Amino acid sequence: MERQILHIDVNNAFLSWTAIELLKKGSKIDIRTIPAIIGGDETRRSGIVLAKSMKAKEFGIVTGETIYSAKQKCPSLQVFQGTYSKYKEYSNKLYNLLLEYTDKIERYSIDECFLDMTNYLMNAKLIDKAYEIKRRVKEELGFTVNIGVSNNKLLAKMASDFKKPDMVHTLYPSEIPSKMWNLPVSDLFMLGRKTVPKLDSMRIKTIGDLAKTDKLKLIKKFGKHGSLMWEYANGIDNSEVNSKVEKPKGIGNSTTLPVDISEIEKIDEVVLALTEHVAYRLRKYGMLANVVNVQLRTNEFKDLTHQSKLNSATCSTKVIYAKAKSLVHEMLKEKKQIRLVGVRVDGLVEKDELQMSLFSNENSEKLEKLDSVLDSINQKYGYNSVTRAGKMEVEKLVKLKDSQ
DNA sequence: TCTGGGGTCCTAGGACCC
DNA sequence: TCTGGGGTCCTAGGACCC
Repeated sequence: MERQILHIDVNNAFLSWTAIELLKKGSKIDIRTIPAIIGGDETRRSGIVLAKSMKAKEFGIVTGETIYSAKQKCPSLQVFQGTYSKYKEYSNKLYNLLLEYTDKIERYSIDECFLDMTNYLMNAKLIDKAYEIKRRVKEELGFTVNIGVSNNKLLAKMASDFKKPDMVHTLYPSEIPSKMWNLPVSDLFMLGRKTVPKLDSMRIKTIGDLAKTDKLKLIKKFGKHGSLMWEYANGIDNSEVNSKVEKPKGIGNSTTLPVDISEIEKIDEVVLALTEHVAYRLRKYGMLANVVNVQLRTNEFKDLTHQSKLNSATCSTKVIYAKAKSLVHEMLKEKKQIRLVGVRVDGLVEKDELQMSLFSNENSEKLEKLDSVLDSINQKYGYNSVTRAGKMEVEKLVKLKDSQ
C-alpha cells in the first residue's frame, strides 16, 4: 500500500515566532509585514541572516548572508535577535497539535516535521487533512506553514518548498515531470553549493536533466552521493518516517572569538570553557564519549580538525579537557591567528551499557563526583553559575551562545 | 562591524594484522 | 628476502542539512 506522507514546514520560523513574541509584548508592528530579519551579533562577528521576512526576501536577501550585505540591499532593514528557548516552545506547540493526527511524526528540525498518515486517514483524503492542519496551526498557534503532500518523504519535502507562504502543494510521482523536472538542480534536496557547479559542467542544469542522466555515470563521478542524487531526481525515497527520539552520536560546542587570537594560553581557556559545556551536556544525556575532537578556524577561514580516541569512554570534564588541550597544542606548533574554537565529543555510548568496572578506579570516581556536584549546582542556579579557576577571564572574552 | 553554530554521513589514506 | 591482497581501525577533511 502506498504511504501517505506530509511534510510540515514553518514559514520563516524564527522570524514568525519572534513576530508573535513582539506582538505579545505590545509591539505595534508585525515584523512579518516589513523588511526584517533575525540575525546574529555583528559585534561578536556572528552577523549573518538566520531568517528573513517575505518583504526582506523581495530585496534579494538570503539566509546565511552577512547582515552587512543584507543592509546594503535594504538600508531600512530591521534586525532582531532570536531566542532559541522561545523557538523550542513554539516547536513543541506545533508538535503537540500534529500529534492529534498521527503519532508517526519525525521531528526533522526545530521547524520541520514529517507525518506518516498511512494508517490514520480512515476515509479522509490526505490533502484535506493537510488543509485542515494548515488552517488550525494558523488559527490556534498564530503562524503559517507550508505543507507538502506525497507518497514519500523526499517528494513531500520538495513539495513544501514550492510557493510560499501558507500553502499546501502535492507532488505525487505522476506529477514529477511537470512539477519537479523543470526546476534547477540546486533546488533538489542534498544538492549543495559544491555539487551544483560540477553538474553544470556536465551540462546537467535541471532536476529533469539529472533524472535522465545515466545512474552509473553519476556513481562513477560522485560515489554514493551520485546514486542518491539520481534517485532523488527520480522521486525515489524509501526511508521511513522515524518517530523515535534518537540519542545523539556526537555533542559539540564552538564559538567565534570576538577577535582573532594566537596565544595558546588564551586558546586553552576557551577550550576549557567549551569542554565544560560539552561535558555537562554529555552527562545530562547519561552518555560517555570515546573520541575527542577539536576544531580551529584560522583568520583566513581555513578549518583544521584533530581528533583522538580515548583509552576508555568518559564524561569527565578533566579527562576530555586534557585530551582537547593536547590536540590543540599539536595543531598550534606553528603560530596561527585563530578565529573560531570548537570542542566536540564523538563515539557516544550510553553509560549503563558500559561495564561499570571502567569507573571502579578511585580517580575516576572522584572526578565523577566533582563533576556531578558542579552539575547539580549548575542545574539549580543555571549554567555557568559555577566556574573553575582560569575560566573567569574567558567568560569575559567568550560568552557562550544559545545553541541552535 | 564580511562570512554562526549544531549536527550527520562519507571518503581517502595510513597503520597494522594475517 | 625487493614488493600481494584483504580486512579493520583510526584520523583529517569535506559535503550537506537546518
